[in-house]
Amino acid sequence: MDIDQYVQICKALGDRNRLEIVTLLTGGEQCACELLKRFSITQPTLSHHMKTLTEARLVEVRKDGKWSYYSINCPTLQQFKEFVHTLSCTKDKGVCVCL
Amino acid sequence: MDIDQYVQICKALGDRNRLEIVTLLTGGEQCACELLKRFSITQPTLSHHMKTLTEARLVEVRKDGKWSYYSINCPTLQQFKEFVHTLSCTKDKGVCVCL
DNA sequence: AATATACATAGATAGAAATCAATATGAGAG
DNA sequence: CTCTCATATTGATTTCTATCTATGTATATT
Repeated sequence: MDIDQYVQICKALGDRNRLEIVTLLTGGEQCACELLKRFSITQPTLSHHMKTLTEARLVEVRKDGKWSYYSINCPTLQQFKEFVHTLSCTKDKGVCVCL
Repeated sequence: MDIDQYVQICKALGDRNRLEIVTLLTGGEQCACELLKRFSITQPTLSHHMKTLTEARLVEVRKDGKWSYYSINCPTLQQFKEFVHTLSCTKDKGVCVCL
């Protein structure tokens, strides 16, 4: 996965509603109408958020009849978690050599 | 740390330049003028990005003479990593009970 | 076939964000 | 004290985003 996809994922998670949706989905699949009950947003707004999340490949859809079931995209989440895990924190001081 | 701070961190990381800055800083402290060399942005834009990152508490500043040294804020990064780590991926199917 | 439900898309709008040029601030160097 | 370099701030502009209402589409029920 390249850096732009990580950027896209972070952007998708950088919204209060979407981050809550994702944490909800970690508890298992949920259909759109169930999600809608939990947020103070309209149905089209939820639909838009879900599109953002699926385009970032962080979330998957399964259609069954008139329902859309959303769930976490495991491989993507896994890769993202590994990426974040690689971010370390070395504390040695730098030396500035600007002109 | 509450969810809004995680949102703020994700938002801060949801920009190509800032994500690259953060990955650069994982290699150790860097002064602003050094960072500036590596990106195709102007100095005010870099300054603005660094403000975004420090306001999200993901990055710290150390001032020394006329230089500003930026580095990763370890405790915040640690907490964020732990938060991301808790995001799991259960694959059991949901049942829709909407009306 | 007609109606209701679940969801998506289109279009509009208001607010946020990324960027730049210009300017201000502040800390050495001479 | 003045000049220069490093950085921050201001103000403007342009692009993106979150949200809504209105409408479309597909599935299921009667």
